[in-house]
Amino acid sequence: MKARWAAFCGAFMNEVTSLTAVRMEKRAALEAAGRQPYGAAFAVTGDVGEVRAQFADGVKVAVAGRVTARRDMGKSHFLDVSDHSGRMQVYLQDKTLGAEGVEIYEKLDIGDFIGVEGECFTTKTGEPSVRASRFVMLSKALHPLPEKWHGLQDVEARHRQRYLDLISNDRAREIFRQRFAIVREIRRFFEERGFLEVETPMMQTVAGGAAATPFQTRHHALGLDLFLRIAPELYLKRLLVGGFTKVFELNRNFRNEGISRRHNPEFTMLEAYWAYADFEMMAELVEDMICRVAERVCGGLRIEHWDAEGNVTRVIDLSRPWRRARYRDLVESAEPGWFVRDAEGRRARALELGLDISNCTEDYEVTQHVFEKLVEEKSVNPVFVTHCPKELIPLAKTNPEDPSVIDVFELVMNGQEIAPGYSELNDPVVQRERLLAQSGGEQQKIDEEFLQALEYGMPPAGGMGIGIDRLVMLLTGADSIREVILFPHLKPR
RNA sequence: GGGUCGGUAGCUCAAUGGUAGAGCAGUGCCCUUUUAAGGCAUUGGCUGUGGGUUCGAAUCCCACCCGACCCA
Repeated sequence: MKARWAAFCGAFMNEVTSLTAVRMEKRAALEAAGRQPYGAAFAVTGDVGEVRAQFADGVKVAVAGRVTARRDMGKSHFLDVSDHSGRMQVYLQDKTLGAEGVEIYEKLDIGDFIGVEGECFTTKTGEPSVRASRFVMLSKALHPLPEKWHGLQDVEARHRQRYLDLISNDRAREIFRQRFAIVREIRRFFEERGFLEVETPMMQTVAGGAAATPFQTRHHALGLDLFLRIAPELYLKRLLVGGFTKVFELNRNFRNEGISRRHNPEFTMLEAYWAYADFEMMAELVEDMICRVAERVCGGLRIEHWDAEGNVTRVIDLSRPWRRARYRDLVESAEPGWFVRDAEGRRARALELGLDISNCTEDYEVTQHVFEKLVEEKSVNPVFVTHCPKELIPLAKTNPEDPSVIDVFELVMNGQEIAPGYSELNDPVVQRERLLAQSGGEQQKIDEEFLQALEYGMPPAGGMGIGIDRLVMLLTGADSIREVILFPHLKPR
């Protein structure tokens, strides 16, 4: 029997088990009885959650969804019908189904999509239910669903077959619902403040605007090598040159680097530029934006992270105003005496602290390691780090009072850098020098057309960027970037 | 790349050298207001792959594959 079905089903299914074979037989039986196992349009009153919200005894409704549980009691039957918005109990009786209906019902499995028409009523245990006067098969599932109580646990399967994760794990559904609510609120926020959402090239001849390895691709007709963008920055600035005063872009960037808990090769970035503003104004803007998103999507400014056992593991307090502190002061208070030492002394101390500085050639890189390990990773509540050393950031203005630092903020919270904001460099001569220095003299890595644009004059402007995936992790308590990306990158099977 | 842990039925998990199990799902029967419905019966396994040790290996050893977590 199993071998027969394996031969018959092999072309259609990834996996043939006795369970799928049983479902294939039911599918065939439905067809033989003149019933479509895969139905057409079905007029519903609304999503399951909407029907539930409008529930009132005696009201006629039509509801559709996936059968996620089944409780048969002799000649009466209870089904749970579910979609993204919730669950609705459906009640069927053999006497209303009729002999033919009972035969169809017997071919029903957990996982199938059905449509139901009927009247709302409340059972004696108080469960809102639909007494079905009619039900139709809308889609026959050939594979069983994951276990109903524990859901799908296997991490790889949850990401590779995200649909199963969404069906069976409430937590996954909730994280993605929140993610897309966060994105929607960010767009509203910027639009209300007069920012124009724009789209700039994903494929670029020079991948600029950040220090990262790009993905390479090829335009055959033009015989041209192209790179997937690592940042939209240099194009957004061209728009400031072109006269736009407030622009933002919320879309994908690509970086050809390792994959980790915090890194996916493609990730969603928000960048915004505001003519005639500076980094202080951008800090205000970021603070406004994140607080508003938290209040509307997370129910307040206190963000709790939970472990699998339901214990609170971290509380992030977004209460305003957010702390502002100088880079140098933060390093000094985390490691007193740091700047009293000379460069040699700092290297020695870094090794004592157990830091791996083997790749650090410059003194400021050693300090940056201390900053990352002793300040950034320990900062839970938001802090705007200002007066950062100019070596770290080539695209921002030098501070007018202290030429060793630049006019930027790095927003740090949840133990990581969440958002940088700059007073954007608009002097084309200085910009060229900085880009040359950053590229190590490799002329082909410099976006000449960007520099040309700057030479026509870019207004002074504030700019900022936020990694949306990390922001969502912070706001939802997800501990891996793969929990907040629907289809994270995985090795092909 | 290094370290740690893991891979057993469709799913969630047991089984510490002696016949590979449970719950869910499935199949059959009973049951007309159930809530992880219940009762009785029952199907389902190349224990990731390949070697080795042993009278005997899911279990111990080696190599490899796949995955998770931590580190770089």
